[in-house]
Amino acid sequence: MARKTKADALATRAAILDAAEAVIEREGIPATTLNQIGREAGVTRGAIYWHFKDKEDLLDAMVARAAFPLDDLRAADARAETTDALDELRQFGEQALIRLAEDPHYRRVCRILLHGCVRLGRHHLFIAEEEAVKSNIHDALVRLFQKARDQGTLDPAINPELAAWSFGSYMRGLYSDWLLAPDRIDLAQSASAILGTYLNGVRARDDGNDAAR
Amino acid sequence: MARKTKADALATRAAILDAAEAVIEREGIPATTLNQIGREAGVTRGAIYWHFKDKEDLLDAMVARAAFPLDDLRAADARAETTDALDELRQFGEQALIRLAEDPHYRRVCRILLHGCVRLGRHHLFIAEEEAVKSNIHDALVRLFQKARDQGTLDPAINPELAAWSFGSYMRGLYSDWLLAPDRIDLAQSASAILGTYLNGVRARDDGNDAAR
DNA sequence: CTTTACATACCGGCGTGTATGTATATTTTC
DNA sequence: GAAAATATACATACACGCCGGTATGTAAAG
Repeated sequence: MARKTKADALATRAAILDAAEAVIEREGIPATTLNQIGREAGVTRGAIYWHFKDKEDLLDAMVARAAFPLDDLRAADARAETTDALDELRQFGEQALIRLAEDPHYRRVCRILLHGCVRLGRHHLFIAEEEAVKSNIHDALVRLFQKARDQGTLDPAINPELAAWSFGSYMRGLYSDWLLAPDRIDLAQSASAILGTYLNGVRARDDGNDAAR
Repeated sequence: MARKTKADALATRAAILDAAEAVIEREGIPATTLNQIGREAGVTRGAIYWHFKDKEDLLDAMVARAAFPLDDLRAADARAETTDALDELRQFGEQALIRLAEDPHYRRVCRILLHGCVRLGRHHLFIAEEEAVKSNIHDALVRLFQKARDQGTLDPAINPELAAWSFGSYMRGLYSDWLLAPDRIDLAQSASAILGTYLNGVRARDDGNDAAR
């Protein structure tokens, strides 16, 4: 072939990124070759090198396309000014798990970031990006747990900072574990129960004498 | 050099395995070359190919050296015949986290298995092994939660099977998350609180009328 | 003298990056 | 508005290095 129209070129670029996702999901980043990506996308390495500086640049663009539900979390935090913070947290967590179960694109990117050898070797470019996202998530979680404490729904024995870390790890573990064996559990259906058991543990126990307030 | 004594040879073998751990921890499995391992171990690839059939064989031997605390979990399950199952679970979890924080060897292997691209590409050999361990862990957890249910300490609304899965994911998330940023939290010190918040959520609430039994 | 425990040398393959070819879209010129 | 010039969007070909595997050398242990 030869030169395509501008729209065609953009489609090619997107196809390359899609192919990269698919191949990397199977093989992991270090084992993925530009040949495989090209074959999957139906182009040669020439096309890849035209659209991207090098392999690193391609990976960077691929990760950049992934949108994490950070906005949802922030929205939940904002709503929690007037609503039950722990309830917002449960709803957010449920939504995240359901999205993982039902959005194949999101699932692929999560698999790559969790099991794709992202932070080994010298892939410093997007680990900085992901680190920032993680840090933002943690901050939002801390704020939510602080609101819960102020609302009196958080068990006073629990440190909001630690709770945020623990909750984040719980979600990461659920993501990671489920992605290894997606068929073992109907995640969308169990999401509510899974989140519930955890949040039960951090919620203050109203031992009768709390109804007065 | 030339031929060493039998003990020397064993030491060389161990050095190669140690080096493999160290390099793979940094680079991940697919990006690790036998040259790097040899350099790290102070030998050439010749030595590696003498002790191991090929790369896969070396990796297999490396993973085989790692002992997972499956026995501890089974012991906890056995003790739970006469003790509080949820308490056994908490103690086991704490021990596991503390070991992760304090045993560098265990830490390395966990990092490799969690972030080393183990199950991508064609490393079928030891994913079978790890799959079996995981399955055993899950079974032991289910038994423990069932005991807790029988003992009346488990919230009756919670399904033991789901709880086992959820608890396993929680631990995996804690491992995975902490290994990414070990300095952010003093794991050994927080272990108790971290486990406590979770197990609080699954424990039956004795709303007064449970003291009779 | 044979076996062991490696080191060294060699080979085929593959992957990255780059240089070059080329047909077409787009722009420029008249 | 058609032809010429040029930039675009790739495909093809090439150079280079490195990696895994194997074949061979070799000095000391047994």
